[in-house]
Amino acid sequence: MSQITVTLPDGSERSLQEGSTGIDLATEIGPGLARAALVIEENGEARDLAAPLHDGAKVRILTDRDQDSLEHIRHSTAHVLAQAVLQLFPGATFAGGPPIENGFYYDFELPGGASFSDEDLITIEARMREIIAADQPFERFELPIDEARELMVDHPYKRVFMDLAAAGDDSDNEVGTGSEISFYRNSDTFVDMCRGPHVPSTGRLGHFKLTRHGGAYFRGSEKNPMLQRIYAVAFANKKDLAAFLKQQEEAAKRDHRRLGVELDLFSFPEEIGSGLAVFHPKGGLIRKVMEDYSRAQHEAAGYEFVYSPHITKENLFKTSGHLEWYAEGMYPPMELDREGDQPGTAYYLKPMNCPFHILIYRSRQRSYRDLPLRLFEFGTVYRYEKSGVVHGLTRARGFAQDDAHIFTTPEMMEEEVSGLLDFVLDMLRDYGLDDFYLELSTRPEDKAIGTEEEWDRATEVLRSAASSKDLELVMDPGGGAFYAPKISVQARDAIGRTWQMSTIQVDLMLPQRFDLSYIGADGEKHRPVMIHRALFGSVERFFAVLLEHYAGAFPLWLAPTQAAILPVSTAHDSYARDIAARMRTSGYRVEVIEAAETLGNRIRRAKGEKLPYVLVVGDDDVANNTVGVNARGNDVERDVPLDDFLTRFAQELLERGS
RNA sequence: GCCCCCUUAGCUCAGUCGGCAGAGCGCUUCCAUGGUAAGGAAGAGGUCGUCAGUUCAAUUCUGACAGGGGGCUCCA
Repeated sequence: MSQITVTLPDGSERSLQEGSTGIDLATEIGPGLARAALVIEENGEARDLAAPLHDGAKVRILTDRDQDSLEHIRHSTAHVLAQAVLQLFPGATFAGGPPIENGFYYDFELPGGASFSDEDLITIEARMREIIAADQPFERFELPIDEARELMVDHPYKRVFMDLAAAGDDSDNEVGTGSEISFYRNSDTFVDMCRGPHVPSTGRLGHFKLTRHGGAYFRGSEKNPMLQRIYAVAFANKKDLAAFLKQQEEAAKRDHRRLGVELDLFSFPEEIGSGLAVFHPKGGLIRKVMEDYSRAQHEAAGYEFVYSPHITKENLFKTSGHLEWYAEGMYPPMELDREGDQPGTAYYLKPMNCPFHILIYRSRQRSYRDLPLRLFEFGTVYRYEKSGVVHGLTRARGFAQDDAHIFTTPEMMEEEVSGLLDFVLDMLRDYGLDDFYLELSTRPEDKAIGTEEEWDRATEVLRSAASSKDLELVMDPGGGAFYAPKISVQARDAIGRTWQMSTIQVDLMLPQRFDLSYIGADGEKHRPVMIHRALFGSVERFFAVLLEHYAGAFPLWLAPTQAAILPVSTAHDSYARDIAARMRTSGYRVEVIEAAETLGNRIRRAKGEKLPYVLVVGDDDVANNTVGVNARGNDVERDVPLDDFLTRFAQELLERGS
């Protein structure tokens, strides 16, 4: 019998009998590896351990220690989920179940249009553990498509995947595009169509948890039937699973909706309506500091401040194209001045500020000497978000954008965009975010005005500016607005989640629709380019991101109350009030919590509010003009001279540090 | 908008297999004047999200609506 040779990752070669498999190779290298092996990579492509190896292949055996094994562990666990559901719910059918970040999901359709309950997840998970305990092997086999259709006769969604694959569309990643359809058999009763590979047997799995269930459209389209999806997380070992669950708990504690209530920052009164927030004094103070700093920075960067109304006659949004392309995101119109049968005038709440700023531009003849003209406004916009998507401050129906529109010549636009990106990133860093990547969103296929050529030109400007920064650039095909492509800045927060923050759009369309012009050095009329940009994105969303990023413990410059002064007893009240008065004259935000309760209790409450500084003053302090300093996250210091503390306080404010 | 779930005191949550409700925290008052994360006592506070229906009787069962949560789609 002839031999084959394979190359291991360290460059060494192994000779094996022809027909040898990954598991044969692992066994030959060592029994420990054979026990730990999950899948094998052959020339970079993952395959089953039971598959025969090819001569000359570069191979790599993946164990549970390899990050690359995770998707196979997750994908294999998804099959166990499918098996459990099909067994527990007779008549159920299944669609797709891919691995995703941290886990996997699987889509089902239950008989009679039923859905899963929370209790079902417990039952299903228990059955999954039985399947895992049974250590069923994953056995691959392949069938021609007509036999495959026969095998999946009860599972119409699987047949849709086959048809798509047969037509060359494997966007769902369910089956390969070869002439045969591959399957995996787990027991006499369960077979799933799948491209594989899988771990050798179900006994290799087990560190998973079913997390949620919910509806999901088949293949992600609203036009398709809604299936029932179960989500799960899965890891290679117990420790990773526990760490992930712990991190979820931490994220839940930071949830801005929860902190908003606990810290008395904002609320969503039912009386006002879904997605419409009010900011309470403490939240309002934070927001004001955020906005004040933003204004100061914009002023320094050459922006001018404008204001515009919340509503407008419909014509403005007809000209801009919003009514044609964005109407479903807008509140319905209100009709004014109706007389008898004569229709009145329709007014709309604005979903964007750009048309208003355009009118400011157009209010007079512009010269190239005026450009770039940078108009800035904290403009409140209203968008009629679908009821299912409203989510705290991050997805509201009314919110303020720190919106600016820069009108510039085509020649200057590239430089303007590049400078803008620096401005944006610097400012985000000032607010405490420093881990970014960029995303470039291109022309939406069937929801865009203008020609492809113009889009290409605008997109190229963004691309070149983005790639000149030393940041990762991710493509988002078709994700642009109807009038322009955009760069968005994605920021990672303190616990690694990413948020879409700033957006920058290069717009060649609206200047045309509004027939904007400027007089060039040649005395002729030219068309300006418009750059739309919002740095916070929405003030509300940015507020929420900072709140979660800092877990409510805002840095000194943003904290609504910067220090609480606690007299040990009533005898020290006036000393405490004197310090407070002195600090207030410097503009510091200070409160005195008098000795109506025990000191321990007052400290506890101040700590609960996550105040940066708690100052305790007693007999010694009154005698020596000192304070006891209990700084957030630090040990208690006694007998700190007041002037020293104030110097330190001022310094920390200046550094805007956290 | 679609699928599922939830809504009881300011907050977090018990509870009533249909007979008009409880706790902890918070709040108010009194006592305690306490040097770094809960001192004690008393008190106030709820037509059980809203509107219908079934019933002798609904906070409890049914439906609609509103608000919220988790998904899908969409998005700043």
